Amino acid sequence: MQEDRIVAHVDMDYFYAQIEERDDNSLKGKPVVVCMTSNRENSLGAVATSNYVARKQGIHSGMPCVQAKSRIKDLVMIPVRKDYYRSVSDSIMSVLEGFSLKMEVVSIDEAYLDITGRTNFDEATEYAERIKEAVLKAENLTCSVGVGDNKLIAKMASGFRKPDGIKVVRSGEKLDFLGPMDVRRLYSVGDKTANALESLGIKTIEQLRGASLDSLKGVLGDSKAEKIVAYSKGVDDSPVNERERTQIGRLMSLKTDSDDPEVIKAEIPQIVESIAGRLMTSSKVFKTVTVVFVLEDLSMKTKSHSLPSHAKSEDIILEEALELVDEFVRTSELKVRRIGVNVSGLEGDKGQKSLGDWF
DNA sequence: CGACGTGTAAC
DNA sequence: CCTTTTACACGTCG
Repeated sequence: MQEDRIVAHVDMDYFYAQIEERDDNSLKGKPVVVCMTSNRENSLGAVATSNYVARKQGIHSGMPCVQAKSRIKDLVMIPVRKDYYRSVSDSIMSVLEGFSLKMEVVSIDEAYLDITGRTNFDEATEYAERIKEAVLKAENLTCSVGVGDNKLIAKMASGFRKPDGIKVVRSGEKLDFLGPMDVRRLYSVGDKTANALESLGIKTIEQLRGASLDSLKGVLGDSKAEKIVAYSKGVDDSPVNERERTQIGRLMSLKTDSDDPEVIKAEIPQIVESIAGRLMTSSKVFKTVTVVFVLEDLSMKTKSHSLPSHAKSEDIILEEALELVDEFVRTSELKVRRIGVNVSGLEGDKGQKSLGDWF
């Protein structure tokens, strides 16, 4: 069994809620949820993260805050402070950089570290311990660390002993580690895929491993089928890579559902402003502008337009977005619930003038 | 092939 | 009927 790579996955424990707990001792031991608040009239928004006290009482991410509150009488609800969490995250990521030259930041609270050459499987637990100590020392927050010979195993391992845990899975242990798990826990298996698998009588990862590839392809498509079968065997050759953003977007709820183009367009300038700001700080140029509509039935529609060449100006995003809203509203039957804008086809701004910059 | 639109998944 | 943001695969059209 080849243990030619060693990859660690570091996952912060209940990140937002843990930060709030850390900053306010009176929260310890109480059920806490951090809420994303929409600007809607009749909504308290949804749960972004909950601490483990709340989770034990059935609270989970995405749950409407009203529902969470009705379930737990003394629930502490805290509004998200995304910018603050981002700064904490930046600090943690710079700590992690000290443990690997090849790091992939997956999200605000998660990163892969290629630690090949930095440690070996016999000492991996101690190495993970050192990572956890460094994070604790720097930010007084706990995380969970998984180690394996690829990203998939590292990811599955970090989730195994959460919170505040370490799990090292050696190459020879991969199959036994994954086998008994519910397929739903396999990375890249969500609701739809799990239901499709269930229709084939597949419940565990071991069963997925033994299933006929052809029948899987029939239900999931070639690419997805091949991918999850490889995963079920613990196979994942994808490298740990720094990621570059390829799109930047923002979506927001309207105060009330509307089919009035002027009401919808009124939200666009501030959305575009925030995108342009992020585009600027990351010094990127874009090729395509997309407007996203979530309709009253919660279905999602998009309208996009690609420019003849890359651009970076806020005015172009605004102009394109407004035009796309008009186009959409002309043909839509349903009211709009949420509106968003997205720029994609991002590339580093090398500073050369592109035609669009002057308009 | 590039552009456009949808679906799925993870956070 | 519940939020936000990003990635990626895939189908279709010209």
